[in-house]
Amino acid sequence: MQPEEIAARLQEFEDICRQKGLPVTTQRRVILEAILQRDDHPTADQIYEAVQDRIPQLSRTTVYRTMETLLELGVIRRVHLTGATGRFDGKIRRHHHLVCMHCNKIIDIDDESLDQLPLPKRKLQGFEVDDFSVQFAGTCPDCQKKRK
Amino acid sequence: MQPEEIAARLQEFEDICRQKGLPVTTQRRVILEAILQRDDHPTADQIYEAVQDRIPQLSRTTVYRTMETLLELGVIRRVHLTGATGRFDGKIRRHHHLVCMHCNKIIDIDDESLDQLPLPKRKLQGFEVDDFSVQFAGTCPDCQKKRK
DNA sequence: CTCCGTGCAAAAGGTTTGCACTGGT
DNA sequence: ACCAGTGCAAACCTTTTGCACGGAG
Repeated sequence: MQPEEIAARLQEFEDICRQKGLPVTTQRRVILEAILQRDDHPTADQIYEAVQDRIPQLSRTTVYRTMETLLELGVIRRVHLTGATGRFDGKIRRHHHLVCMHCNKIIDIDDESLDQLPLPKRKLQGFEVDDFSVQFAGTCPDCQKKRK
Repeated sequence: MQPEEIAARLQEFEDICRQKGLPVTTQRRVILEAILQRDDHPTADQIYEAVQDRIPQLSRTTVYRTMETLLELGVIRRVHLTGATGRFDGKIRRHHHLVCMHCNKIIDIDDESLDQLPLPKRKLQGFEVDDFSVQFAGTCPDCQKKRK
């Protein structure tokens, strides 16, 4: 990400915090900056390490907690919208998923028109692509009710 | 999944095992059957629990190991092709991912034509859909080399 | 009969929680 | 000054590993 874009995103973050009355702490700013500076989808632990040279006494706990905060603010995203644990699927033919961003429920979608999406190129950035799947992010009926 | 389809899949599994010289054990069959019977993308632990009433002495260890075996055989899939830990992303605008099935590396794809895919309906199975992302599964350049 | 798969127990990670203290508002 | 945020340590949960035994080929 470009330096200007990072600066803009940090600014946006501070604005949101002020607006919501959340303290803008050094830790939060440094952690967010560390995420914005990389594009390799780091884990909380990788962020912790990346931040060590700037604030050596910053704790893992804070990284984990800050991640949650940043997610709630919508400033970052979880890449794979599941919780922490690995999930398996007995369906091996192409299909797609509807994921609830609030409770992480996953529902299958079978939709032929989605399946037709052409594999763009045989090779994409050097990858050999075998298959694809579309993930829709949203709010499930149960969580819609709870929100009210 | 329909009972006939489950039976067919179990049969297919046994064929693959025989072909590869892998023992067809009761545990493997029961675990696979448990996965096929549900469509809620269970974790290894949920499978462990589901299987308790059929083989109470079956251990968690076996479930974890069997999952890996079934994945290698291509009989089941990992839903979100990452490893176990949660990953984060500083990019919040729509973009897509290329995931290596072997090392779980994740690379971003920015492709406007993919972004244009229309959100099928405002509501999909009662979900309020906010966004989507396409995941391509394949083999990254590094892992292609290693294979040879 | 041989070897791989399994079970148990223990280790290794990764993530969360409780409590006292610090720092932003 | 007040209260949310932080750090530390310990708890917790999930996953992996080492070793001896048992069952499938």
